[in-house]
Amino acid sequence: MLKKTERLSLVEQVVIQIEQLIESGHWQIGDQLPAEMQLMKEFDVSRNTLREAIRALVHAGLLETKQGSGTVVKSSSAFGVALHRQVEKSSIMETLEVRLALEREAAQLAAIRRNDHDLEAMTESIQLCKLASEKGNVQEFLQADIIFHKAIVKASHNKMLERLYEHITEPLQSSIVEIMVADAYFNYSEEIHYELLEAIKQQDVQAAISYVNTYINDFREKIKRIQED
Amino acid sequence: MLKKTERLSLVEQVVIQIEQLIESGHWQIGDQLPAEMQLMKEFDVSRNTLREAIRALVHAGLLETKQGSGTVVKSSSAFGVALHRQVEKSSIMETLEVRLALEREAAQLAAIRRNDHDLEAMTESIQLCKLASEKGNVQEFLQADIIFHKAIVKASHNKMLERLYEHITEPLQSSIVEIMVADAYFNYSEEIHYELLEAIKQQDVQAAISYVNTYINDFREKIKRIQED
DNA sequence: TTTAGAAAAGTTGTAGGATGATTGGACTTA
DNA sequence: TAAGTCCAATCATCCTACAACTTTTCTAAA
Repeated sequence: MLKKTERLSLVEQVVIQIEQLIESGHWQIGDQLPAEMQLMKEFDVSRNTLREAIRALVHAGLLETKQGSGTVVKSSSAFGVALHRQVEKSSIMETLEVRLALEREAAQLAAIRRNDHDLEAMTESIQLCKLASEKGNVQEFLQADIIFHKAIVKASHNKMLERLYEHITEPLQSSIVEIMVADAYFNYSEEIHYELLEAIKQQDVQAAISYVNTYINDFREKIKRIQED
Repeated sequence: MLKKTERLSLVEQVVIQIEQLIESGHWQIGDQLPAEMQLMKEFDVSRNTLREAIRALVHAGLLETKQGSGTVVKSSSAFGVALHRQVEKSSIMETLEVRLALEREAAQLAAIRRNDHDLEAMTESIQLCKLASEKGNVQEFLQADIIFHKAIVKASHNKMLERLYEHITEPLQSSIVEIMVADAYFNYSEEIHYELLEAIKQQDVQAAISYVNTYINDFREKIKRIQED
């Protein structure tokens, strides 16, 4: 069977090049792209071709154009943007349930696969939680809390799980911070973090799952109570 | 605070209209779109504007253009395409782990929230599995099996979970069918399906989770064994 | 000097035309 | 009937022109 030739269109070639320039960090988030006229010369294509490429990336959420001003990098992950939009169309409770599913799986896998480096990262992030808690800074605590949970997910050594968790948590967090700060409700029991860490360290799968359930259920109750007020 | 004006560009307006025409089913998958010249008149925009809109949707994976032939609808969900691409970049094992996470959560929620209609749908799909199994048709069995699991996910009454499961399972299935059929390995123990259904019927959360674990672990072992050959 | 406003320069948005490349079907011919 | 040719339809790319908007620069008045 012959492989199909399938020549890429000029537009698609330019799209790929721009995507790579963003992904590689050559153009970072917030950076302004060169003007159309210059990009035309650099890619050696006509204005139409260039504009079609840019428009595709604008719709994908990687770029943003403003008439008269220019084009800036808005995101580095099309998948992240797609997931972000999906989360925004869903309720907080729905998203929390999905997050619980991922977190439970992550804890289980982490208990099996974690290495020393993973344990170290988790320990460090718990310190950050404790610090923020002592200062009474809600926003900072939630941020440190996310870092702890991301460390667990990373310890699962499943890249897909990691990406899903990352991009589902990100938009969810902003809603949560909003609610939490507005309510000024805040109490932190650090035991749960230590116990979860210990379970993963001891490779006790059942205990790890159990602590995640406890943690998320507490969290859910908290959110529900606040939302009902 | 005044609300921001933010006029949508013509291109974005056309994009939205086309997206809605696809989502509403007015243009179905496989359908051919009218030619550029006609769409220009219908949307009352210039050729450039129309082409930029179409190009954005081509890159999103909703449309596909072929020079000399025309433009056809390729998918109805940009989110599905994005997830599809992500799954393709991951290994089967990674994807199976994510699927397990979603399935476990779904079974748990289904055990709590299932209604009579959900139970009926699940029962019907088990019949299909049994039928295909008796015929010894691997492909048909796997298809019916997917329907059963989708019924569980639907019974969780969490739309986001449903969408995620749908679009992760779809590309995964084709790989699985390929492996299974090539290997000609096939044995079906129908007990597990009935037991899982019964647990959900009786709203026994723990039992439901347990059966899902059993099911997926069996499945994983099977895949692993085949891949190692 | 400061500052408000006008002018200019730069950038993206939209329009329309022209030509090339590819495809699929109609037509022709053996 | 079947193979090959031709033609019309369609998308791909390029070009020029002008409109709309933003930022910077310049100007003139307080």
